[in-house]
Amino acid sequence: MNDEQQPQFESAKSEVQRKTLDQREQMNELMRLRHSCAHILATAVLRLWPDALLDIGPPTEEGFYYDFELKHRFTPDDFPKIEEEMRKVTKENQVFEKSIKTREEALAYFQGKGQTFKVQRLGDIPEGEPISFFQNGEFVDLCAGPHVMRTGNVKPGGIKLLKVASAYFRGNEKNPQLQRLYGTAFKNKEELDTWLKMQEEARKRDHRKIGAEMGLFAMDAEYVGPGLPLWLPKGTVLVEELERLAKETEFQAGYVRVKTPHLAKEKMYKTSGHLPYYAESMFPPMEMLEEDERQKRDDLMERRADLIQLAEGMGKAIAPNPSGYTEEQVRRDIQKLESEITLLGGRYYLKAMNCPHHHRIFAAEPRSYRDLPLRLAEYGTCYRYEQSGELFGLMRVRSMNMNDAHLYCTAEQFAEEFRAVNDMYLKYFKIFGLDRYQMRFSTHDPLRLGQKFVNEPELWKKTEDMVRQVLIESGINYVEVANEAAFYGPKIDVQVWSAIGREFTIATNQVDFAVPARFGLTYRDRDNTEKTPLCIHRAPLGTHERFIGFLIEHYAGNFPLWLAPEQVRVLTLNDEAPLVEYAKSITAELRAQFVRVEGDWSANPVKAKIADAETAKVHTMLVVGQRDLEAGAVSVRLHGKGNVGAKPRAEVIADLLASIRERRA
RNA sequence: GCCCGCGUAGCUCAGUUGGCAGAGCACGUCCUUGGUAAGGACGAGGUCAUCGGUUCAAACCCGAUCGCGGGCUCCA
Repeated sequence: MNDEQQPQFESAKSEVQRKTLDQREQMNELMRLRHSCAHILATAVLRLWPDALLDIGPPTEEGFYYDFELKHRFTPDDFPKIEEEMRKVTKENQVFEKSIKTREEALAYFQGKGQTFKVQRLGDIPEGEPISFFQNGEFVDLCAGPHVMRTGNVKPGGIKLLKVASAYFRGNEKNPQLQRLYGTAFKNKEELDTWLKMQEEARKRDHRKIGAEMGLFAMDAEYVGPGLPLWLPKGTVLVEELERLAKETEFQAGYVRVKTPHLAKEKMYKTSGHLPYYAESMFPPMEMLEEDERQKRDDLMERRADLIQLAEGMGKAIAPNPSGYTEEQVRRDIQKLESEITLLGGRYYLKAMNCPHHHRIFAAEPRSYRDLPLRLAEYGTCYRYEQSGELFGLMRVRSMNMNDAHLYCTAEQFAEEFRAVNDMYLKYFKIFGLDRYQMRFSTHDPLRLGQKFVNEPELWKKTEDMVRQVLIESGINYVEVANEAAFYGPKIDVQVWSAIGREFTIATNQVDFAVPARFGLTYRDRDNTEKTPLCIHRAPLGTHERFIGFLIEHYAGNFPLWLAPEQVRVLTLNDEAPLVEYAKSITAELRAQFVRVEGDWSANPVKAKIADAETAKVHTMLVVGQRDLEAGAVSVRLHGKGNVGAKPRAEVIADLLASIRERRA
């Protein structure tokens, strides 16, 4: 999964697409409000710091921002001052007035003000599109709108500045960094307060915080390394329960499991095409050769490179080669050199994806159409050298366990297989109570075949049509995005929303009709010819790291019984022998049924023991005292829900086992 | 990788102008025998991220490095 290559000819990183005029028309009320707030922010900043240079200020999902270049470094201490100035602007109730200028007028205006970023932005506006300006009070901005009518439409209590950060001009790391002021705005103070509360809740649910509190995972940057999480015993329970779920689900869907090493030789990633384009994201290779052998290999590599160049020249040359060295001979010599290099071996890479290993498993035995579809599944551990600034708790790490599988199938089988994969996603969503999700269907751009996308126009069309049809027939909520496919085929990114409404990209599902061919994978078809299979890469649970990070927030650490690290704790009222014996027998019975149960029969007050268990987010507490002992009962208390009363011991145990077995929410 | 901010006990954080290293929680020992969210006493726990500099004296000032956080870029 996600072994997407960096596109070969994509040098400039694209920034957020300019909105079309149609899209602007459709901007809703809240977006207009926020966009207007960006202008109000710029108005206020210019009043306080007249020498600020402006870039742009769009609305966002969460609010709005404006980018500035300014000697003064904004800090949160500036916020009250800026907010007050913004409130003044709203009270002045300035009209947002639109005007059209010619390109020359606009250019002269910004050059006159020394607003160099604006001058560059002017160049982004396509010829023929009107160059519109909006003015409120003394502030004039290049802007396509739309806005609210007057600054007074923005309620002063509904605005809040949130943070200051830095951002590259046009999102390109080669450009200067600007100071970005983030803010948000709502119709009124009540809506703002609701949103702020939600943010507060999200902070409380931060998986790094809960992960540390519950003892799920630890980061040890000093000894292990940044981005390399250690799973503690309680977190490992989550890992293994998810693995069990995936293994059962995949077994039922006809997958077979494989296991592959964590590294492979350089040749593997040359063949797959990941080197050199993906090399930056991989850990540097392990060099196995001694000094003299290394020299020998480098010489061979150099000779090979020369020959490749020669061969390319011969391919194009019109005149015959005077030396009599034919292209065929050159190619044979290149192959000879390559096998010598391979023989020397030398470099190993930690795997950044599992597909090449799975491809070699496909290649390990002769395959017939009768063997297809072949569904190879593995919880594969991959390593990616993510840039240090990208690391983020469990959400972005350098070592990861993927719920990976590769499905090899014929073109005829493709739609059915793809549908089954989608059904599996839906099944998982149900188990985890994810009622809000969306699939992003990324397709190719015919204009960039042979560049960003492999040059197989018919296969693109065919697979995209099949994928689209499956999505429509399954009634799945999806959006289609052009020009974002992987280089080897269309893909689907799965976005889910947590219980508190935060969006996560959790998984991808990709079609691959290119890489199997690079590995020379074939099967013998009914008509006795060799054919290349299609491959579906899929990982419905993504990586353990990210998925568990998501679940921690989704459940706020209050996992359903089947997932809970500590499912049950038996608490005694005192430490007298008969009571402790009773509690121990309950614990032993549950443990025999593989329930994760602990006992607390210390002499501490029961209130304190309950507080301990609640803090540890134990799912079910069984409190036993003399009364329960005599009745053969237990008093059940559920985490966060309180005492639910005494019930017969056998009934309680049966309920627990059923809830776990059925993976109840 | 880049910009900005931050590194004090396992955790959350105090620490005045540079002048003896602190609290709560957690942990250990002892006491407490109690019915649904916190009983008490005592104890242990530190190279103030690391390295270097300034100073009679550095947690505090300066520099570098490492790490973490907020963003950008990238992405499962």
